[in-house]
Amino acid sequence: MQRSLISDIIANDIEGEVNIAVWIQDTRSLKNVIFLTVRDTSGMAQVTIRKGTLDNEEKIVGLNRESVIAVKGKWDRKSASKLGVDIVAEKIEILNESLAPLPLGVDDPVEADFDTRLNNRFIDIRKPEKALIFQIESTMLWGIRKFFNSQEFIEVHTPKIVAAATEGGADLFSVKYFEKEAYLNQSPQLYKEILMSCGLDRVFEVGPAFRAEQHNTTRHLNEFTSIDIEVSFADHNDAMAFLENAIKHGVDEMLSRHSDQMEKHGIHVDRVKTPFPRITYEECRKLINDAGMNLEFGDDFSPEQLKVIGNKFNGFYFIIDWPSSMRPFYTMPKPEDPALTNSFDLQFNELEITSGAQRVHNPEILEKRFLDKGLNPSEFDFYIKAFKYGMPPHAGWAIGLERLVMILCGLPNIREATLFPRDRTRIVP
RNA sequence: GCCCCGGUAGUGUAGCGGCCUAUCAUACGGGCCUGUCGAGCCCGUGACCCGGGUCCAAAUCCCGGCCGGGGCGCCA
Repeated sequence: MQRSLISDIIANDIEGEVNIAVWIQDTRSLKNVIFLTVRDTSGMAQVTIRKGTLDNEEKIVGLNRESVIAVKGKWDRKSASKLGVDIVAEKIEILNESLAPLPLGVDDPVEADFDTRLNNRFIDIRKPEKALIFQIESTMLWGIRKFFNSQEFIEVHTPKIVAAATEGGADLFSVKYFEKEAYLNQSPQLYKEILMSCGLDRVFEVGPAFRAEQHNTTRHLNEFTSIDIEVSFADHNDAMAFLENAIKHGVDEMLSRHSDQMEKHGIHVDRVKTPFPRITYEECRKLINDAGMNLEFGDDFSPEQLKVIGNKFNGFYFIIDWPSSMRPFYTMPKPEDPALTNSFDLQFNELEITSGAQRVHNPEILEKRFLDKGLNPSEFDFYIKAFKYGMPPHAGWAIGLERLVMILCGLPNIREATLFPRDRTRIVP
C-alpha cells in the first residue's frame, strides 16, 4: 500500500499529490465543504472535501468515528487549519468502518477510568500521548542495545520455563510440563551466571520475568520485561559503570528521537550525567535516624524513609554496600567486611529502580551462602556445577524496563508503561 | 497477605431513604445553521453490578458475592 505519513508530508513540505491512510477522528459537514480530522501513527491532519467533487462524500460524512480511510489529495497551503496540514481530497477509499458508539473515545474531553482503558487498550493506545510511551520505551531500549553492542556484549535468551523450586525470593507460577512440574522463571539470574562459565564474558538479555507475588501497587507487575546483564572479570564497580552508561545512552536516544513529542505531551526527561553519586547503606541509615525515624542495620527502607533519602539526592544515585543479610545468596560479601556486600541499588529520587552486585564465584562460598539463606544447595546442582570448573569473577544487574520508563517519564502507574499488564487480577486482554 | 475506598446510560459523573417516571457533559440518532477544527443551536434514544435482607418506601441502609482503585507488606 503506497502511503505517506502525515509527519513526513509536513517535514518534507510535499507539494504534489499525496496518499495518506488514516483513522477518522471527527467529521464536520458544512454548507459547501466537509472537514475531517484524521490521524495516523505519526500525527494529525485535516482533510477537506469540497462538496460535489467526490461521488462517495455522503457515505464518508456518515462514517462513524475511528473508521479507516485512504485519501488521495494535495496539501492546500492557504487553508487555515489549526492542525497545520490540510489535504484537499481528490479520492477517498473506505478501508474499514468502525462501529458506534466506541467503547472508549480517542479524543473525548473526559479521561476514562484506567480499567476501562485497559479493557479497550486497542483504542486507548490510539491516543498519541499513550502511544508515545511505547515509542519512548522502544527507542530507549534501542539506545541501550546499541550501547551494549558497542561494548562487545552479546544478546542471549535463557529459558523461561525452569525446574528450580525457588531462589529464595519471589513466589513462582507453576506450569504443567508434560509429566513434570515446572515454573515460569522469575529472573535469568542463574542462567546468565552460568553463561560466564561458558566464557561468553559479556551478555545481556531482554525478556519477560514472572513473579507470583500478590502485590497490589502502582509499581509492581506479575509479568514484566527485565533487562539483565552479566559480565566476567568484573566487580560491582564495573557493573555500576555499565548501568549508568546504559541509562545515559538509552535516554540520549530517547531525547534525540522524541523530544518534540515529549515536550508537546508534558513529559520532561533531563539528560543523564554520569557518574551517578554513590552513597552507602550506612550513610542512608544515618540520614533516616537523623530524621527521627529508626532503622536498624539489616532493615530495608520503607517508602517513607526512601523519601528522606530522595530529598537529599535528586535524579539517579547508587546506594552501595548493603548488609549481607539483605541480599540474595549469590551476592559477593565484602572481602574486608563480610557483613556487607559488593552490591548496589539504583535509585531515582525516592524511587528504587533496580539492584545489582558482584557475584560469588567460589563454589564453596556459594554453598555456604545457600545454607546461610536456608536454601538447599543440592536443588541447585545444575547451577553450582558451573562454578566448579573455572568460573571467572563476575558481576551484573537487572532492571525492569517498564519501571524505568515509568520513573523517567513520571508516570503514575507502571501499567501505563505496559501494553497489556498482568497484575493481581488482570490476565485479559 | 493486611487495611482503606468505590461500582449509576457507550464514556465520565450528580444524587446517598420518599421531591428520582435519576442530574450534567460527551458519545449516538434526527433537524437547523455553518470554512470548520473541544464547531454552534434545538429535539430525541440510552443507566442505578448481582443476590438476599431491613423498611409503608431502597440507586440511597445492612449482609454476602463479583468486579475495580489505592496504601502497606512481600519483591532478585
